[in-house]
Amino acid sequence: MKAAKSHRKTAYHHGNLAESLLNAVDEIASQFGLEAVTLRACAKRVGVSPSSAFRHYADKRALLTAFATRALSQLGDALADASQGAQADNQNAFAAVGLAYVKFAIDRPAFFRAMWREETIYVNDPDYLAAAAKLSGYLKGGFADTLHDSDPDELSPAELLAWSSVHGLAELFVDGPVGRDHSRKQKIDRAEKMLALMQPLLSAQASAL
Amino acid sequence: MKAAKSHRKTAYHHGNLAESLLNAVDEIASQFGLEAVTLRACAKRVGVSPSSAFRHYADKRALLTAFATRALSQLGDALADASQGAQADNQNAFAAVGLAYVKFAIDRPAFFRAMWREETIYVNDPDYLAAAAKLSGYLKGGFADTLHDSDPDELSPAELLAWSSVHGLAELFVDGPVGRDHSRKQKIDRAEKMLALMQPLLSAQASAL
DNA sequence: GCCCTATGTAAACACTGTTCACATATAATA
DNA sequence: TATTATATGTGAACAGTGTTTACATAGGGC
Repeated sequence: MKAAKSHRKTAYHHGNLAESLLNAVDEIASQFGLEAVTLRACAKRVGVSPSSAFRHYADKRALLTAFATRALSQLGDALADASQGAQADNQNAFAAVGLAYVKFAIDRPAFFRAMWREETIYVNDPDYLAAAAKLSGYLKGGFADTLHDSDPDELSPAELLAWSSVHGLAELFVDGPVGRDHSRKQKIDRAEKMLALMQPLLSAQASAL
Repeated sequence: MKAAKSHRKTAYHHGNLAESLLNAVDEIASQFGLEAVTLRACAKRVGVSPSSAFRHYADKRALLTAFATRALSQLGDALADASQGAQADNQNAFAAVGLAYVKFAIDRPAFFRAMWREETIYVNDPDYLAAAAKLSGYLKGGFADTLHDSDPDELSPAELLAWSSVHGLAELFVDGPVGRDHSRKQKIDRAEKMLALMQPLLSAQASAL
């Protein structure tokens, strides 16, 4: 007897294990880090047998891929919000988007790591690819004025510089030696300074088009 | 009977297991990726029992830390070479160093990943920290004219931008959606264009000091 | 009512990191 | 040289991992 697990969709055996497992990954990764995410731990947390996970995901890797996809789209949402919030001029929009990117990495390091781990996810999964393209579009939208999906390989040098610098700073904060004993505020401050420094370069490039 | 394992230092039982194990990590990571690196596989490759590894490394994590440290210093060497190779003016030096950084990531992705994985290494290991500081110094040397160790937290905004952008591009190539089916040449070309774009900004900043 | 398919389970498999009591080779000492 | 002490390697065991397989069961369609 599972006795109404407080899931609106009482439905089938569990309800929707697929998503519940994703939530379990979410929670475990948040609390104990990505390395602590284990199929059995996820199953136990959901209250289900380990083997049941394989009805919904071919692999642990497939589960992590789904999680990475979800994380990508969460980051995408954050960027979209930031972009809308600073809908004034394009320059501010880029700074806001870049800052949101770094903030996401600082606040949810396990998610940020999960997104970009080619060895532990299926990078050719269509959903994952779509989410990545969408993210690329958001980034482009940060300092251009389009907001559609975008092939990451069609970014201009300036766009690539923008993404690289923001992504690189995020990585250096999360897994690198930069700002290891800095407060959140201090990190954000450094990010803002770096972004400000790049600003003129990007707007110059934009107007040159 | 081990019968002269062709190790100059015939010495003790094995010779020097500690370093041989590092070489094993090196080979396995190069061939099959970082996720394939397993203590038992390393031991087997060296021709030794799994438990013997623990005489030299407290942990698998300690072994990976040593490997990351080695990788860091290899990257440092590559940057130093690049910097010396283009000893002309500072601007070229930065482009050369940045390009060497990206090339290293492209050519030895498993090494590059191993260096920056906070969850699987002991980031407070003194040797690891020293190697990171040395690397930071090399990067600084790329477009300043000093070449000493440097606390990563004392980089100026311009220096941080330089490192972030180069590091970010490397990460996007290695684990990100950028240039996934590009040739090495194409990737290097994109890197050069990005670096060129950043050049004026950095030299302006340098002369402003 | 019956079947069929989707979903969950228990038991087993090979593999992982790690420990521990034990063996042995070298270095130090007498 | 003989003896001890220490550094190094071993084999067997442990719990934990991802994964498979044969089996159970719940629900929808007939």
